[in-house]
Amino acid sequence: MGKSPCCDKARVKRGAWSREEDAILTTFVARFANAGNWTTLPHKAGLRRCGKSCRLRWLNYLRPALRRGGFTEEEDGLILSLYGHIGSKWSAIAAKLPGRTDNDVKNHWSTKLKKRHVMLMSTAAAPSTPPAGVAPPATPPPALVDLEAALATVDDGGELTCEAEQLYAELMGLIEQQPTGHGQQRSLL
DNA sequence: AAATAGGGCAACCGCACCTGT
DNA sequence: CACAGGTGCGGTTGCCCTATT
Repeated sequence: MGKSPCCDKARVKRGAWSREEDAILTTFVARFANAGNWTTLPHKAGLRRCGKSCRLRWLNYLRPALRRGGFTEEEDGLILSLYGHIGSKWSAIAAKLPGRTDNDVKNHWSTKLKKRHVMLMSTAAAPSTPPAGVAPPATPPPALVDLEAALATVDDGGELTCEAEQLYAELMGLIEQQPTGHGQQRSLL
């Protein structure tokens, strides 16, 4: 079948976004959030960008209430736990972390948590004391320990039990008490 | 001080799914 | 039902900064 490209690559600008472009996009999305789609947005806003690029920029960088960097131990633990159960479903994992984007979680995983995950796996395979000079993983909060146990009961369909959902809520409350917490903001265009 | 390697992050690419016609 | 356009998602790339040699 094949699909036509979403935009003319020869005519759209690529690469890093300038402050001006950010300002235009932010203003336009704020004013016309419900008046169109991502494909037509750059044209209406006067941006020489692909609609997908605009969407990505907004979701990962400009969206209000985003929390950038500074992942907490609770968040790290939750990511590790969820990855262990559902794999690289970054959007699903990010949905459980208020203010985090899938791209953010994905990058954090690749740069920090992947090593930790491998270490945990090897430690689990050979339950012994960690190698000299290697710090043991931080003790997870009680809610996370309970969540781990609840997740272990999740069936193959991937549906969370009521108990797991309840524990998620508890954990989310715990995370949102963090000083950097801004609450979740999911509504987009 | 210069060169190189590695880490971190923003952005792009392509595919799959959803939805309207 | 088939098709096309729009959107979401995961994987990958490329650039910049910092640490190391």
